[in-house]
Amino acid sequence: MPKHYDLSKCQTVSEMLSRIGDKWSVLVIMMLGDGPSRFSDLKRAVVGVSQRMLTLTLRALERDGLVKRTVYPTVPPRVEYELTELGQSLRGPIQAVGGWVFNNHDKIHAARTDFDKRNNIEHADTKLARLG
Amino acid sequence: MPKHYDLSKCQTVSEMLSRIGDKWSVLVIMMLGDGPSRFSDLKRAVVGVSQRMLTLTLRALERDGLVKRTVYPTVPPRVEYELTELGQSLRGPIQAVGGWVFNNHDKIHAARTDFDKRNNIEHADTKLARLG
DNA sequence: CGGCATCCGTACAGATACTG
DNA sequence: CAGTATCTGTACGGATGCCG
Repeated sequence: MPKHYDLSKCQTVSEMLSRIGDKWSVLVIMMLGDGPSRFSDLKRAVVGVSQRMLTLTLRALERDGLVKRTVYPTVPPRVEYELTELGQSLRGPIQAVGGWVFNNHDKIHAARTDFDKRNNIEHADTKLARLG
Repeated sequence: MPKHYDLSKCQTVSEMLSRIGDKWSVLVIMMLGDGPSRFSDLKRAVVGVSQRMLTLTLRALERDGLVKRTVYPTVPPRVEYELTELGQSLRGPIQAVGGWVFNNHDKIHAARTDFDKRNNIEHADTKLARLG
Protein backbone atom coordinates (compact mmCIF):
# COMPACT_ATOMS: atom_id res chain seq x y z
CA MET A 1 0.00 0.00 0.00
CA PRO A 2 1.40 3.39 -0.94
CA LYS A 3 1.95 6.00 1.73
CA HIS A 4 0.93 8.74 -0.63
CA TYR A 5 -2.58 8.90 -1.97
CA ASP A 6 -3.14 9.62 -5.62
CA LEU A 7 -5.43 12.59 -5.86
CA SER A 8 -7.26 11.35 -8.92
CA LYS A 9 -8.03 8.04 -7.18
CA CYS A 10 -9.33 9.82 -4.13
CA GLN A 11 -11.45 12.06 -6.28
CA THR A 12 -12.91 9.06 -8.06
CA VAL A 13 -13.70 7.47 -4.73
CA SER A 14 -15.15 10.71 -3.49
CA GLU A 15 -17.23 11.09 -6.61
CA MET A 16 -18.58 7.56 -6.32
CA LEU A 17 -19.36 8.09 -2.64
CA SER A 18 -21.28 11.19 -3.62
CA ARG A 19 -23.10 9.21 -6.27
CA ILE A 20 -24.24 6.35 -4.05
CA GLY A 21 -24.18 8.51 -0.93
CA ASP A 22 -27.23 10.42 -2.00
CA LYS A 23 -30.46 10.20 -0.10
CA TRP A 24 -31.82 6.97 -1.58
CA SER A 25 -29.25 4.89 -3.48
CA VAL A 26 -28.00 2.89 -0.52
CA LEU A 27 -31.52 2.14 0.64
CA VAL A 28 -32.48 0.96 -2.82
CA ILE A 29 -29.38 -1.19 -3.18
CA MET A 30 -30.06 -2.79 0.17
CA MET A 31 -33.69 -3.40 -0.67
CA LEU A 32 -32.73 -4.97 -3.98
CA GLY A 33 -30.15 -7.09 -2.21
CA ASP A 34 -32.80 -9.59 -1.24
CA GLY A 35 -33.93 -10.05 -4.81
CA PRO A 36 -35.79 -8.44 -7.71
CA SER A 37 -38.49 -5.96 -6.90
CA ARG A 38 -41.17 -4.04 -8.74
CA PHE A 39 -41.33 -0.28 -8.81
CA SER A 40 -44.37 -0.08 -6.54
CA ASP A 41 -42.90 -2.52 -4.06
CA LEU A 42 -39.71 -0.50 -3.92
CA LYS A 43 -41.69 2.67 -3.42
CA ARG A 44 -43.53 1.09 -0.52
CA ALA A 45 -40.34 -0.40 0.94
CA VAL A 46 -38.28 2.77 0.77
CA VAL A 47 -40.46 4.84 3.06
CA GLY A 48 -40.51 8.53 2.28
CA VAL A 49 -39.17 8.41 -1.25
CA SER A 50 -41.14 10.26 -3.89
CA GLN A 51 -41.93 8.68 -7.21
CA ARG A 52 -39.66 11.13 -8.95
CA MET A 53 -36.66 10.51 -6.71
CA LEU A 54 -37.10 6.75 -6.90
CA THR A 55 -37.15 6.97 -10.68
CA LEU A 56 -34.10 9.21 -10.79
CA THR A 57 -32.26 6.98 -8.31
CA LEU A 58 -33.02 3.83 -10.27
CA ARG A 59 -31.98 5.51 -13.52
CA ALA A 60 -28.66 6.57 -12.04
CA LEU A 61 -28.00 3.11 -10.63
CA GLU A 62 -28.94 1.56 -13.95
CA ARG A 63 -26.62 3.97 -15.75
CA ASP A 64 -23.76 2.93 -13.48
CA GLY A 65 -24.44 -0.71 -14.27
CA LEU A 66 -25.47 -1.53 -10.71
CA VAL A 67 -29.14 -2.20 -11.42
CA LYS A 68 -30.86 -4.03 -14.25
CA ARG A 69 -34.28 -2.91 -15.41
CA THR A 70 -36.62 -5.41 -17.03
CA VAL A 71 -39.90 -4.43 -18.65
CA TYR A 72 -42.58 -7.05 -19.10
CA PRO A 73 -44.93 -5.83 -21.85
CA THR A 74 -48.06 -6.96 -20.06
CA VAL A 75 -51.24 -5.10 -19.20
CA PRO A 76 -50.86 -3.41 -16.85
CA PRO A 77 -47.11 -2.96 -17.44
CA ARG A 78 -44.74 -4.69 -15.06
CA VAL A 79 -41.21 -3.43 -14.45
CA GLU A 80 -38.74 -5.28 -12.31
CA TYR A 81 -35.48 -4.02 -10.91
CA GLU A 82 -32.65 -6.18 -9.68
CA LEU A 83 -29.00 -5.82 -8.78
CA THR A 84 -26.49 -6.74 -11.43
CA GLU A 85 -23.40 -8.72 -10.53
CA LEU A 86 -21.62 -5.41 -10.19
CA GLY A 87 -24.34 -4.11 -7.92
CA GLN A 88 -24.14 -7.25 -5.79
CA SER A 89 -20.40 -6.81 -5.44
CA LEU A 90 -20.93 -3.36 -3.99
CA ARG A 91 -23.00 -4.69 -1.12
CA GLY A 92 -19.91 -5.91 0.72
CA PRO A 93 -18.07 -2.57 0.79
CA ILE A 94 -21.27 -0.73 1.63
CA GLN A 95 -21.85 -3.05 4.53
CA ALA A 96 -18.29 -2.40 5.69
CA VAL A 97 -19.18 1.27 6.01
CA GLY A 98 -22.59 0.29 7.32
CA GLY A 99 -21.03 -1.81 10.04
CA TRP A 100 -18.74 1.03 10.98
CA VAL A 101 -21.65 3.46 11.21
CA PHE A 102 -23.63 0.97 13.28
CA ASN A 103 -20.74 0.33 15.65
CA ASN A 104 -19.83 3.99 16.04
CA HIS A 105 -23.18 5.66 15.86
CA ASP A 106 -23.21 6.40 19.56
CA LYS A 107 -19.78 8.02 19.43
CA ILE A 108 -20.79 10.14 16.47
CA HIS A 109 -24.00 11.22 18.16
CA ALA A 110 -22.14 12.03 21.36
CA ALA A 111 -19.52 14.00 19.44
CA ARG A 112 -22.22 15.99 17.69
CA THR A 113 -24.09 16.75 20.87
CA ASP A 114 -20.89 17.80 22.58
CA PHE A 115 -19.82 19.94 19.64
CA ASP A 116 -23.20 21.65 19.40
CA LYS A 117 -23.24 22.32 23.13
CA ARG A 118 -19.81 23.95 23.07
CA ASN A 119 -20.63 25.80 19.88
CA ASN A 120 -23.89 27.18 21.21
CA ILE A 121 -22.14 28.44 24.33
CA GLU A 122 -19.52 30.17 22.22
CA HIS A 123 -22.22 31.61 20.06
CA ALA A 124 -24.14 32.92 23.06
CA ASP A 125 -20.98 34.52 24.44
CA THR A 126 -20.24 36.22 21.17
CA LYS A 127 -23.79 37.42 20.88
CA LEU A 128 -23.79 38.76 24.42
CA ALA A 129 -20.46 40.48 23.93
CA ARG A 130 -21.68 42.07 20.74
CA LEU A 131 -24.92 43.25 22.34
CA GLY A 132 -23.08 44.59 25.39
CA MET B 1 -26.05 -11.77 9.43
CA PRO B 2 -29.77 -11.06 9.15
CA LYS B 3 -31.52 -11.58 5.86
CA HIS B 4 -33.80 -8.64 6.44
CA TYR B 5 -32.44 -5.12 6.62
CA ASP B 6 -33.68 -2.75 9.26
CA LEU B 7 -34.82 0.41 7.56
CA SER B 8 -33.59 2.72 10.30
CA LYS B 9 -30.11 1.17 10.09
CA CYS B 10 -30.04 1.58 6.35
CA GLN B 11 -31.15 5.16 6.68
CA THR B 12 -28.40 5.83 9.18
CA VAL B 13 -25.87 4.29 6.82
CA SER B 14 -27.29 6.29 3.96
CA GLU B 15 -27.18 9.46 5.98
CA MET B 16 -23.56 8.89 6.96
CA LEU B 17 -22.66 8.10 3.36
CA SER B 18 -24.26 11.40 2.38
CA ARG B 19 -22.32 13.16 5.09
CA ILE B 20 -18.89 11.85 4.15
CA GLY B 21 -19.86 11.36 0.53
CA ASP B 22 -19.86 15.06 -0.15
CA LYS B 23 -17.38 16.65 -2.46
CA TRP B 24 -14.44 17.01 -0.09
CA SER B 25 -14.74 14.95 3.11
CA VAL B 26 -13.16 11.79 1.75
CA LEU B 27 -10.27 13.71 0.23
CA VAL B 28 -9.65 15.50 3.51
CA ILE B 29 -9.83 12.29 5.53
CA MET B 30 -7.35 10.64 3.19
CA MET B 31 -5.02 13.62 3.32
CA LEU B 32 -5.15 13.63 7.11
CA GLY B 33 -4.54 9.90 7.15
CA ASP B 34 -0.80 10.50 6.82
CA GLY B 35 -0.71 12.75 9.85
CA PRO B 36 -1.62 16.19 11.16
CA SER B 37 -1.83 19.02 8.71
CA ARG B 38 -2.27 22.76 8.81
CA PHE B 39 -5.15 24.57 7.13
CA SER B 40 -3.00 26.03 4.36
CA ASP B 41 -1.31 22.73 3.68
CA LEU B 42 -4.67 21.03 3.40
CA LYS B 43 -5.92 23.74 1.09
CA ARG B 44 -2.89 23.22 -1.14
CA ALA B 45 -3.20 19.42 -1.00
CA VAL B 46 -6.90 19.28 -1.79
CA VAL B 47 -6.72 20.86 -5.20
CA GLY B 48 -9.77 22.85 -6.18
CA VAL B 49 -11.31 23.30 -2.77
CA SER B 50 -12.28 26.82 -1.78
CA GLN B 51 -11.39 28.23 1.59
CA ARG B 52 -15.02 28.27 2.58
CA MET B 53 -15.71 24.66 1.61
CA LEU B 54 -12.57 23.44 3.35
CA THR B 55 -13.64 25.27 6.49
CA LEU B 56 -17.16 23.86 6.33
CA THR B 57 -15.87 20.35 5.60
CA LEU B 58 -13.46 20.45 8.52
CA ARG B 59 -16.16 21.80 10.83
CA ALA B 60 -18.50 18.98 9.86
CA LEU B 61 -15.81 16.35 10.36
CA GLU B 62 -14.90 17.90 13.69
CA ARG B 63 -18.55 17.89 14.72
CA ASP B 64 -18.80 14.18 13.93
CA GLY B 65 -15.75 13.53 16.07
CA LEU B 66 -13.65 12.39 13.12
CA VAL B 67 -11.22 15.29 13.15
CA LYS B 68 -9.51 17.11 15.99
CA ARG B 69 -8.72 20.81 15.67
CA THR B 70 -5.85 22.25 17.64
CA VAL B 71 -5.14 25.98 17.83
CA TYR B 72 -1.68 27.16 18.75
CA PRO B 73 -2.00 30.75 20.00
CA THR B 74 1.12 31.93 18.22
CA VAL B 75 1.68 34.85 15.88
CA PRO B 76 0.76 34.21 13.16
CA PRO B 77 -1.88 31.74 14.36
CA ARG B 78 -1.29 28.07 13.69
CA VAL B 79 -4.13 25.58 13.45
CA GLU B 80 -3.54 21.89 13.02
CA TYR B 81 -6.05 19.26 12.00
CA GLU B 82 -5.66 15.55 12.59
CA LEU B 83 -7.81 12.45 12.52
CA THR B 84 -9.16 11.27 15.83
CA GLU B 85 -9.13 7.58 16.70
CA LEU B 86 -12.67 7.46 15.37
CA GLY B 87 -11.56 9.15 12.16
CA GLN B 88 -8.69 6.70 11.76
CA SER B 89 -11.07 3.78 12.18
CA LEU B 90 -13.14 5.06 9.28
CA ARG B 91 -10.21 4.84 6.88
CA GLY B 92 -10.55 1.07 6.58
CA PRO B 93 -14.20 1.02 5.50
CA ILE B 94 -13.64 3.97 3.19
CA GLN B 95 -10.77 2.15 1.56
CA ALA B 96 -13.02 -0.89 1.14
CA VAL B 97 -15.34 1.22 -0.95
CA GLY B 98 -12.36 2.95 -2.49
CA GLY B 99 -10.88 -0.37 -3.54
CA TRP B 100 -14.18 -1.40 -5.04
CA VAL B 101 -14.41 1.84 -7.02
CA PHE B 102 -10.83 1.43 -8.18
CA ASN B 103 -11.34 -2.17 -9.24
CA ASN B 104 -14.64 -1.52 -10.97
CA HIS B 105 -14.11 1.91 -12.38
CA ASP B 106 -13.75 0.59 -15.90
CA LYS B 107 -16.99 -1.37 -15.66
CA ILE B 108 -18.84 1.66 -14.33
CA HIS B 109 -17.46 3.86 -17.05
CA ALA B 110 -18.33 1.30 -19.69
CA ALA B 111 -21.84 0.92 -18.28
CA ARG B 112 -22.33 4.67 -18.36
CA THR B 113 -21.07 5.03 -21.90
CA ASP B 114 -23.25 2.15 -23.01
CA PHE B 115 -26.29 3.54 -21.20
CA ASP B 116 -25.81 7.00 -22.67
CA LYS B 117 -25.33 5.58 -26.15
CA ARG B 118 -28.50 3.46 -25.95
CA ASN B 119 -30.53 6.31 -24.61
CA ASN B 120 -28.97 9.07 -26.65
CA ILE B 121 -29.64 11.41 -23.80
CA GLU B 122 -27.77 14.58 -23.03
CA HIS B 123 -26.31 14.17 -19.59
CA ALA B 124 -24.71 16.70 -17.33
CA ASP B 125 -21.23 16.03 -18.71
CA THR B 126 -22.32 16.46 -22.28
CA LYS B 127 -24.35 19.50 -21.45
CA LEU B 128 -21.45 21.11 -19.64
CA ALA B 129 -19.15 20.37 -22.55
CA ARG B 130 -21.64 21.86 -24.98
CA LEU B 131 -22.15 24.96 -22.91
CA GLY B 132 -18.39 25.34 -22.75
C1' DC C 1 -48.72 0.51 -13.26
C1' DG C 2 -44.86 3.02 -14.25
C1' DG C 3 -42.83 7.33 -15.23
C1' DC C 4 -42.02 11.78 -17.55
C1' DA C 5 -42.75 17.12 -17.47
C1' DT C 6 -43.37 21.13 -14.93
C1' DC C 7 -43.25 24.30 -11.24
C1' DC C 8 -41.23 25.90 -7.11
C1' DG C 9 -38.81 26.36 -2.58
C1' DT C 10 -34.65 25.23 -0.34
C1' DA C 11 -29.89 23.92 0.53
C1' DC C 12 -25.63 23.86 -1.28
C1' DA C 13 -21.27 25.65 -3.40
C1' DG C 14 -18.33 29.41 -5.34
C1' DA C 15 -16.37 34.14 -5.43
C1' DT C 16 -15.30 38.06 -3.04
C1' DA C 17 -14.31 41.09 0.70
C1' DC C 18 -13.18 41.76 5.35
C1' DT C 19 -11.21 40.54 10.35
C1' DG C 20 -8.23 39.09 14.53
C1' DC D 1 -2.47 32.48 8.78
C1' DA D 2 -6.96 31.15 9.44
C1' DG D 3 -10.79 32.15 9.31
C1' DT D 4 -16.00 34.89 9.02
C1' DA D 5 -19.68 37.47 6.36
C1' DT D 6 -22.21 38.23 2.43
C1' DC D 7 -23.93 37.80 -2.08
C1' DT D 8 -25.33 34.87 -5.83
C1' DG D 9 -26.14 31.13 -9.01
C1' DT D 10 -27.11 26.36 -9.31
C1' DA D 11 -28.66 21.81 -8.32
C1' DC D 12 -31.41 19.16 -5.58
C1' DG D 13 -35.81 17.47 -3.89
C1' DG D 14 -40.89 17.51 -3.32
C1' DA D 15 -45.73 18.16 -5.13
C1' DT D 16 -48.62 18.00 -8.84
C1' DG D 17 -50.57 16.75 -13.26
C1' DC D 18 -50.49 14.19 -17.57
C1' DC D 19 -49.49 10.05 -20.53
C1' DG D 20 -48.83 5.14 -22.55
